[in-house]
Amino acid sequence: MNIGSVKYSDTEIKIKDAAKFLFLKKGFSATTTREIAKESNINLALLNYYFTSKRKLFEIIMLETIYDFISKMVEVYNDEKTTLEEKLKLTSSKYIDMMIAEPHLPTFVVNELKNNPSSFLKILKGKMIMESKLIDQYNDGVKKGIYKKIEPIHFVTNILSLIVFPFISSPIIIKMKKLSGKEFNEMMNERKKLIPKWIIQMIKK
Amino acid sequence: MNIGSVKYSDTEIKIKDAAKFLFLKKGFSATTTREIAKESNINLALLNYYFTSKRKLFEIIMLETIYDFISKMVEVYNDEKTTLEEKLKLTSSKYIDMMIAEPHLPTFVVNELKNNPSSFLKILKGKMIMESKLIDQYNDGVKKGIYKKIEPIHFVTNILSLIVFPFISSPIIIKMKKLSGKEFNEMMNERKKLIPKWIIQMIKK
DNA sequence: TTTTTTATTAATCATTTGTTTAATTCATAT
DNA sequence: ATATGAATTAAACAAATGATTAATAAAAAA
Repeated sequence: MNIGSVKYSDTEIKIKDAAKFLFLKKGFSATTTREIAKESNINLALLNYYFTSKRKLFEIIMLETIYDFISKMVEVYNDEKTTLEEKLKLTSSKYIDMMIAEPHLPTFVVNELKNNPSSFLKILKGKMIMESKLIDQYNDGVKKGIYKKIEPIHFVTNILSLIVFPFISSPIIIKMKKLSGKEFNEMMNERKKLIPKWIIQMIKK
Repeated sequence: MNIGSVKYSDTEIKIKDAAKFLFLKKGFSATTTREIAKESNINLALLNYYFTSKRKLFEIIMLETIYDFISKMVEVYNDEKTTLEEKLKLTSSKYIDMMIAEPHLPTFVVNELKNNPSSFLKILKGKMIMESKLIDQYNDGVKKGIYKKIEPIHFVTNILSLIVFPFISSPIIIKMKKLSGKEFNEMMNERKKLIPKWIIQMIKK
């Protein structure tokens, strides 16, 4: 989705789609401008005509992609109407669906955040996770004596770890258990229900 | 460490060390042969003289690195003398130390496994995780009614997720909590003790 | 010491790659 | 219909890059 309200022409969209596909799959350095041109059926020069440089094009795609990725989490975590347990279920479900649809997404995000953490900072500004409703609800649970007291950052880290890491390490899992791609996805779908339970068990007294 | 018993000359070691440093940090495509030559203080031509090509050099380093990474897990998981809980503590401790020392390691491993899963297959052969002592001990616990019955693959996946993912996503965590690098490492050190507890809570009835 | 093999170097090659140019086509407004 | 600006194209450029060559230095063998 666009950040701000930039409107792109058909050609620009073709270029962006092809570039996103290739950047997610192979990363910045391994993707060539000629590949992008071929994949999007446009003339090579149009890439620079519309986006100035490969690097600029990459940054637009990276920002949009990471924005989507983070937003999905922030929206759920700040919902006033849902309980903590519902938030866990929603996050698991949404993220697992998203990553089944786009398996290269999580690896791309973590790679690019590692190379370019500053642009991520801008995005996250105002989109606080550590001051979200989820954290409030967890802290309330601690006060009421329902939940164990651990640093909220560990709590958030654990949720993300259990949801995202299996996709990043899918080749390891597939090899260990000799799974097909389909079976791997089934396993991930199982986790939608399991992860919220595990998280609750981890924090419950 | 070497796979098999290949002995390398001083020059070869200098090249390999520099190449490993750069490949871990920047990946294959973003690293140039001239950078490797400069970093290791050798003449550019020596890279091809000793290792034939950049790709060949990369594959040697990738195999050795992944071998080390997997071995560390397999050794602990197959130890006959330790209990399940001790295995959890040992794995957490060893891996967290390893990744504090080499922060680029986990991202490199997951990236390269994604790009090149076949060479990983050779390494893992005979180094079974799903038939390890750890899994036996977990299954025993299930039979005795101490542990909940879940697919062992979820059990193993969760351990790895909680240990490794925080390092892969360190920029996110650092930004969310406004941590310094030192504070991040302290947080990871805390997890050495916490992760085994969390895992036990997740499986205990 | 002399010869032969191995290691190292500077220079060069052939491609690839990001980007630009100048010409041409297309669409739109006058 | 004509003029103007935007969109598209083929060709070319310049720099970077992986790899090789041919000459030299160093080490080992004779």
